[in-house]
Amino acid sequence: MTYSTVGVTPSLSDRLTEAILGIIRDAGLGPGDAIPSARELAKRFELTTPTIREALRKLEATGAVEFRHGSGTYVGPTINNVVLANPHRPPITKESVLQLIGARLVIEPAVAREAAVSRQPENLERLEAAVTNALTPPGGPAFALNFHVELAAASGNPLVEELLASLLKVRVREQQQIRQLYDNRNRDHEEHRAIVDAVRAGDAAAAERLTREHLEHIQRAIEAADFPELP
Amino acid sequence: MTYSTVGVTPSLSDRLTEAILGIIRDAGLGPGDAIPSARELAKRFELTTPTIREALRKLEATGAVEFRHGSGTYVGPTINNVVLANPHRPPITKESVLQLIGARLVIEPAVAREAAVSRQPENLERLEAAVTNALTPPGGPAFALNFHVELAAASGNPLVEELLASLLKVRVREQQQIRQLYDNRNRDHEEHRAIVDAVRAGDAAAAERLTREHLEHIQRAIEAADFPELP
DNA sequence: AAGGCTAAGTGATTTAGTCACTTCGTGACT
DNA sequence: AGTCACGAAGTGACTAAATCACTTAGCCTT
Repeated sequence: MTYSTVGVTPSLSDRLTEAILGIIRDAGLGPGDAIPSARELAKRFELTTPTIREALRKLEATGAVEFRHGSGTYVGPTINNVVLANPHRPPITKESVLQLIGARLVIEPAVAREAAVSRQPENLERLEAAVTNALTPPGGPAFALNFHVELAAASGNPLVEELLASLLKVRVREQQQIRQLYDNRNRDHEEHRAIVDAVRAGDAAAAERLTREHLEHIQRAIEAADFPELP
Repeated sequence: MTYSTVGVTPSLSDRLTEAILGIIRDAGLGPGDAIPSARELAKRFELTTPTIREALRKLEATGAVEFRHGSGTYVGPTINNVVLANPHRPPITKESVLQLIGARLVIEPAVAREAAVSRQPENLERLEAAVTNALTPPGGPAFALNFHVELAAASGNPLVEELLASLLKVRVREQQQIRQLYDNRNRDHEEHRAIVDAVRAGDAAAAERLTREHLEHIQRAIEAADFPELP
């Protein structure tokens, strides 16, 4: 048996999450907007607050809502996501990091190719911004990662972007560590630069090849590095 | 501002989910195993059951645990996942389904190529089983989808498999509907067959091309179909 | 006008208890 | 001996009514 919950009446909690999402959508709320308070929802559904809170916690786990103590509950950033980074990720091992790079090696070259084919002006601009900002990160150390997400965005398919963003998000801490072990920002930047140029030129084959090589460089650096444990 | 929870002390609920996951991992529990009861956990953490339940609900939302009323709480199937299908997915539109196919068109050909390169005997066997079982599905209508997941598994990278499985899982209902509108099982099967043969032969280029064409066929069928709303 | 203080609103958690469901063993019946 | 009904124990599901902690905004003081 795979799932015991097949054809079974969904739990109250399940129905409640759906109902709350219904309220959000019917009211046309987007990320950042406030939703009714737990007490208000409790009244509306004729339930008690702990029950409401359970449902809200489920929504919180997937980023659909966000609690702000003393302030209220708000629509989260990933409410419209199709796929998510697991917030309860297993501990990090060298193997898991290599697995991540392996997956990216399968997917990202094809994504770069698609970006070179698509070549939408707006996306190219964002890509350009990502590659130039990389050397002077304004938003912290994780900002440089955005290049790869922007590359995915440049494919023109939001779902592909979402997929890459999720893939990179789960391993932010590893990526930061990789960056410490293998801090070759100049080469990184050069390679990013070359990829962007290929995309701009619409040279799909080059974009694909350069992305593959770029990831292979990172892969080799990780394989060579000894990997201390994280806290 | 993107996240208000940066550098802030994580909430009790957050720490609790981590602690519970710690218990699961320390005890070496896997999917299907029972975890301590909510009352037991409440005693252990010196908290009350609603608080514990909130944490468990968060874990439930990501498939890390599963409630079974009257029986207990068990480790869920996706506890070790890196990336997840959003259980609170937005409503379906024709556009969203086309977006999904678009993303698959970017990714899956590259995955098929990788499978043809990897060619591990065990994976080939599972792939074979998936393609032969497709015509006589023993596990319901969604079973035929497994071909594409198995193809991803054949790439040799579990994360790639996870990614594809998540991608297909969010749209199970759409896929079922597609299957109703475009029930061309014979052609489907033939095309699957051809892809498997290419993978078996180690012909990466053919595997890639055939997978792309297969998805393009589906894409065209969806574009042509008018898309009724779901309940 | 500026700044500190208070009060209302909200989330966070507690406490105590009831109801519903599952499991499994006991014991009666066949 | 085998089978079935039953019931007790354990568990999740939910209620009820509070209290504590935090944020915000408006008022009041200066």
